[in-house]
Amino acid sequence: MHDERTMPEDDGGGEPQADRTAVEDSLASHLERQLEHLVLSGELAPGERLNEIHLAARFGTSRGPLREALRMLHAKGFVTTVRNRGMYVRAIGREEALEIYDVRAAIFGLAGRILTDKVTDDLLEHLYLALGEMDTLAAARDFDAYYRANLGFHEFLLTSTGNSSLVAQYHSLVDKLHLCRARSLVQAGGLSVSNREHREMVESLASGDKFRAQEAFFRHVERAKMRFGSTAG
Amino acid sequence: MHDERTMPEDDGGGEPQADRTAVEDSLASHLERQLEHLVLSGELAPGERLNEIHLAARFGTSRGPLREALRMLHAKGFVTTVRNRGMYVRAIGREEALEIYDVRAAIFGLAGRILTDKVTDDLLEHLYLALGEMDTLAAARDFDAYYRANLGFHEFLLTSTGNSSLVAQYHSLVDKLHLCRARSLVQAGGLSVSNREHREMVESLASGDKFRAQEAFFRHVERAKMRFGSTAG
DNA sequence: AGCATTCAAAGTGTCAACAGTTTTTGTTTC
DNA sequence: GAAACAAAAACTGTTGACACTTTGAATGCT
Repeated sequence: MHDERTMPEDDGGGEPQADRTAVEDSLASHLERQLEHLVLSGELAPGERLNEIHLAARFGTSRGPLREALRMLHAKGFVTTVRNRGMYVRAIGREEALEIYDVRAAIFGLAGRILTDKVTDDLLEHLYLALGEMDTLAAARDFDAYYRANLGFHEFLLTSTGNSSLVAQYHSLVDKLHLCRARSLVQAGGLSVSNREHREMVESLASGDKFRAQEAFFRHVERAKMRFGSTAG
Repeated sequence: MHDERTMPEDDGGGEPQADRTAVEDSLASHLERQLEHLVLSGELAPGERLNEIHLAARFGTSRGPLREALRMLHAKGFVTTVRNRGMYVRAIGREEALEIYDVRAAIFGLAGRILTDKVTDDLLEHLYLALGEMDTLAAARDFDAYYRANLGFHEFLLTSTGNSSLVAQYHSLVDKLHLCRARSLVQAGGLSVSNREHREMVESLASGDKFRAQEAFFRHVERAKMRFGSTAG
């Protein structure tokens, strides 16, 4: 019964246990990641009730570690708790989503501000290259590839700040926005529009004006907020 | 044995169970608050090992709820975990503290930016009143009262934005800074200095220039960061 | 039929015990 | 005396069981 953890019974097409080859991590942490993925992917929808017994059975564990995992998600703000009634996937409303967009904008703006003092030729070259690629993808209407490139572009900017707290906070906020039922896949809407904003961001970095950069980065997120607000209004 | 929760045995001068008259909350949540308080007050020092058995005995509960509480603190970033070895109070280093100051500055700057569009006569009057009080307290060298007034001043500014996500994020960051061993009680250092910065913040709000306000708020935290960095360097 | 009541089923909250790992202690050997 | 090894103590990881609460359905009454 213990060995089921490394080699769980596959009871006729079940899909628990993603890639648990290395048992370096505690079961609770593993479950947390699994659940977080299910929540963020929408497989567990916002507002949905989280039944401990069912989930424990689904992952082939007991309720103890599962509850610990749920507590972690609770602390992260992904689920809400009602005493003696259970936990529910957090459902973020329109107003709160707009609030989060603002905080995210501020943090992204900080990224721009920090980057201004860290700009190198290599960095700029990398960024201009990425802009070119994204233009190409946008022209080819390859939404999926553009989406990935866009993600990588932002990720590169964030990590280049060297501020890991900033990166973590930013990701946390982006994740929270996934808990909004009425979230719009905004990328499909403004494609080359978005890339024009990207270019303005890079150019403001190149200019060396940290206020301009901060504002460009800030507004990039604010415009995403407005696109969200108009579609989900 | 269940009743020990509402009426725990006081085994000769122990000090568990703060104010658990209303059992509205789950034991785990209650423990989390207790532990968080112990951590932030420094009674459980950064780096200290957290023994589940001892802690459970101290609070008069079993390890289950205690572990859930610790998991919440883990998710919040207050403790670190080493598999099969236990959990430790997170110890934040100088570099990470400086990073956090930057993020905090960005969020506080956002508060200033938002407030600019929400300024009313009542709000300004309240702020100028608070400035006057703090000047008085600073002149009287009443550090303790100034500290409290300062806290209330910032709290009022934050909540006046109406953005509860912003407030939550800000508090989370302030709390994390308490996990830095070498944190300086910076308030004692610059007293009227600090209040001069406060006045600049309020005046920038009154001016209606949101960029100026954002920058004033931002720099207020950045200067706190610099005071921290110079004393803890 | 409609509404209140009762009772069982389902689910969460908590605990005590067991399994496996890490740390400490005690002993032996050189 | 110091290093290597072995046994045990301490602790974490996980589980199954029990207590209490909520939910929902069946029953009885008007």
